[in-house]
Amino acid sequence: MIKILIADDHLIVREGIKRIIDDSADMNVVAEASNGMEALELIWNNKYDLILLDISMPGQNGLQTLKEIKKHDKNVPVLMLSMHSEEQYAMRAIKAGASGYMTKDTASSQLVKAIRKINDGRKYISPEVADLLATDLYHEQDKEPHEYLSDREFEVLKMIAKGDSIKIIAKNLSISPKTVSTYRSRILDKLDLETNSDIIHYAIDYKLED
Amino acid sequence: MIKILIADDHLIVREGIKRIIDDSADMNVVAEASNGMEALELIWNNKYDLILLDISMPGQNGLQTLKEIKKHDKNVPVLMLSMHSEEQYAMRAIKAGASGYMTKDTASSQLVKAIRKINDGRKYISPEVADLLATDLYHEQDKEPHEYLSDREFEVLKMIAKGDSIKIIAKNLSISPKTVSTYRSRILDKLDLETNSDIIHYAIDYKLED
DNA sequence: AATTTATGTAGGGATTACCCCACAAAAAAA
DNA sequence: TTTTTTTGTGGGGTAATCCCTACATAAATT
Repeated sequence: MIKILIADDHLIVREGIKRIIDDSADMNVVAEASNGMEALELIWNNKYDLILLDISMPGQNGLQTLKEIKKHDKNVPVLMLSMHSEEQYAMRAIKAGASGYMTKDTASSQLVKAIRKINDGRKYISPEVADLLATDLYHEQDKEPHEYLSDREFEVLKMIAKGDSIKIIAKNLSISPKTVSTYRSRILDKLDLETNSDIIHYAIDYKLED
Repeated sequence: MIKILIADDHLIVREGIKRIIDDSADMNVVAEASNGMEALELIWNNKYDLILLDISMPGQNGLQTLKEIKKHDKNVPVLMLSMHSEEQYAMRAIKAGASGYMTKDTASSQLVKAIRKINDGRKYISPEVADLLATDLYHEQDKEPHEYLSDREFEVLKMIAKGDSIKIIAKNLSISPKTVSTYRSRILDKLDLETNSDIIHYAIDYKLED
């Protein structure tokens, strides 16, 4: 009998998962937590075979909770659940030692299968996540991504973040808009971003705006 | 017997709700939809006593769906469900004719009670939402700029902030890119902004991103 | 009830931005 | 010191975006 702890802030989600799991004879939900702290306390004082952990809980960060769990017990398998397919989190979760990553719209049968597999000491990695893992390993670095930008590229990055159009930037730097477009493409490429919105968020996150 | 339709894109959530409801002798989940369009089709062809509608679904979002439902049948009671306590949406949902608004972390007993109350033709307004309604009425004067946006405009605001292109937004809302452009212009106008970058910064400042 | 304003929708036409490609000079790696 | 990569620069063509205008319906004012 696989003894499972569910940690999710939404009662209805817990309820749903619980009943799905309890329909399988070989596993059982033996404890529930509605936030990360609660989950940790339960784990410190009890022994579970597997933890189902929601990645986005209030008090923020299922990831943080995951790390704490792993600090306490390196070996307990954790299956992360997320509401949407937040790819960045999938990556980080796996790196932090999660045994698997599922979105909540996967079929119940999949959930049960994943649990069995993980309980056998294996990992449940969906093709999507596997793909992410591969591309990420390729990009291990110590420097911040934007440190790899050339001077011109960096200038353009800041101007885009400020909301300047390609045309305005070109005028300010006295170069062709075509050139600015090229810089933009290279920025997107180097920082692994896709849209101007991403650039703006990046600039804000890294406090790059003057 | 209260015949209920559930519309929610997450299978696990549907499963959870279904089992909670089916545990009550006087109500039954008789149909499920995993998106707004599906829900609408079911409603056009069948008769339900009550609709449980998730506010954030891919494609036609919950609010839009709510309005369509109300256009088809002014009297069918709709209880909106949301994952987080997205206050802006609570307000808009009630104004658009929802009979109630619950977050998914309310207790199962509350859900059942709300359903019964709504089925009696009354409204289920949680204290939190009541509070919002009240403050909304009192503070009609010092509203945030984005409170003056129409529903559609607000949707577009968030999508632009998220980095979606005009074209993508158009596709997601199933309207012409021209229309989206118009919304964008009106957003810029109402919020006194000039660029998409401004919109993104606005959304961040006012914590409008999900 | 009559009138004004807001909202949801889109077309036309001009403007821009985007993507792929190119190329020389500089810098880095072999 | 060759060879390769990065950087600064931009052209061509196409697809996307922007701005202005329009219109029917819904909502709010008078």
